[in-house]
Amino acid sequence: MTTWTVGQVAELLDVTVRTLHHYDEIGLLVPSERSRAGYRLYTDEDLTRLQQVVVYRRLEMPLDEIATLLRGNEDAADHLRRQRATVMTRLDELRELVSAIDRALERAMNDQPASTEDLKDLFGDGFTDEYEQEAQERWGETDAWKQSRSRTKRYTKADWEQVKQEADAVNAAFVAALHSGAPATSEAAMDAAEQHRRHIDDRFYDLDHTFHRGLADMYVADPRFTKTYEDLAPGLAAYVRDAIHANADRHRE
Amino acid sequence: MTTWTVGQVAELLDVTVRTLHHYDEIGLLVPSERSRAGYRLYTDEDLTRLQQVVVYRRLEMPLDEIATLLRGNEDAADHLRRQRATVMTRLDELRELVSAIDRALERAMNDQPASTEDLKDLFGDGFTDEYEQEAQERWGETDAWKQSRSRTKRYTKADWEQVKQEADAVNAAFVAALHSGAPATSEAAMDAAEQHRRHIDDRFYDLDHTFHRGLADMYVADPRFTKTYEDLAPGLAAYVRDAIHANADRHRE
DNA sequence: CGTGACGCCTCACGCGACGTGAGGGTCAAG
DNA sequence: CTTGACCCTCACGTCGCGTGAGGCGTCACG
Repeated sequence: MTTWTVGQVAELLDVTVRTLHHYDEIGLLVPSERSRAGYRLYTDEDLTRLQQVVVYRRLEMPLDEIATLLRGNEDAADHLRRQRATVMTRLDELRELVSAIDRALERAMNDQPASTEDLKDLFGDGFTDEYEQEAQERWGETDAWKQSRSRTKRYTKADWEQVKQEADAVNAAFVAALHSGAPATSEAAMDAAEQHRRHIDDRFYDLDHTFHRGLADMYVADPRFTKTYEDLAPGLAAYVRDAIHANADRHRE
Repeated sequence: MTTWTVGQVAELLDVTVRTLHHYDEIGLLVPSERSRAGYRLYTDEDLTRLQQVVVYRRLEMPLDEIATLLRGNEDAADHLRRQRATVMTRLDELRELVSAIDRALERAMNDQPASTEDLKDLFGDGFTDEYEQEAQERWGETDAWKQSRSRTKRYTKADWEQVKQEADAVNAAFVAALHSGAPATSEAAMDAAEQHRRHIDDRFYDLDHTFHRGLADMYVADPRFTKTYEDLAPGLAAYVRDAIHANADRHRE
């Protein structure tokens, strides 16, 4: 099979048939062939072009702009590089948004009413606007949301402050150990690890050294967790993981 | 000054006047006051509500859904937490996109033409009509199985490591809940159950809470599955089943 | 007191990127 | 030769506003 019909292409690249019709109508992606019955037939080249369109669309680029870009004489790699850069920018914007939300949350926890200044500072300007796409079902059903809700619900504002302070202290201990040049197997690092374990054990759920190892590995494997540590200090995620393993080792026997 | 006009609000929160008119028209944000000349006057409370709307809009939520959410009895902090969780999910998706682009780039650099397979792997949600024998007896022709096949097919060894680690984390959560003495109906246990469901849902096949119940019952009924849980901790199989049912209950409403 | 300039008001049509039928031809399998 | 899945072309609907048009309100300046 060397060409594909609308339905096949649609499923392959996860777009609707109507979308393909639309792209044909506006000349953004006109299939190279038609069967005698008038069926649209897409070739390999058409698919490659469509793939570029799909990625650009995910990044919220208007169709006419995409058309202009694709009319240029850039090759596939050029487009991929551009797309990559765009995604990175968007990632930064989203991280900005997260920290704005965090600041707002902190304020809400302390029961301070939102002042006009705050609103402007937090959500007014600074963002180039428009981020998302898709993901309708995920709304309100995300695990992250549910867990965050059920866990934090039990805490009062004061508790939250306390927990946050403890967490900061633990992180500070890790950072201090790292910056002192001490290896992850040093006493200081292992002590920080033990502090970390007890913090979670006290505040959230029973956590023995074995499970602590699992958690440590996750800090490195899950980019979401990795990020929070890497933001504190480069190399911290791996350092924390190693320290936790070292600490678990010394607590064996 | 205790109230603001459209223009002031618009500049403060970086929206257009027309947008405020629109929100008024559809009843999403009706200003609490009007001057005798008919000018819209926004109060502090109006601004707080608008700020929530603005953030939800940045996350591409449709206006009617935002309205539903804001009609609920959640407070500002609840909304902020939900928004945070959503942004995090979105961040994950974008990171996925980056790595997909990277893989495509790597291939393009090596001058290998993009095959249909690649396109599907990288940017589509592919489908497969493969069938297996030994599992077919167990699962028959269920959609779940087909999805599992097509989803797991794309995993590399590294991916599998990751999946395995996730599974371990879920099991550890169950064990932790059990050993803490918390009942299967506790939040900790239910959260573990939800984690379990999400893990399967993400990695293998779509799994709603109803089907999750069926799976839970099988864990107890089928000695093969019972064994894997009982090996981790005595009584765990039944505990897991009860936790899953409790979790499904709370998600029914 | 008059006069702009500017901000506010209410219609009301336009637009981008499709969604969603209606009405009808095509094609492989049984 | 029927059946059902898939394809076609209109063509109107939707969502979240953008963009004037035409007119009133308010305030500083002359």
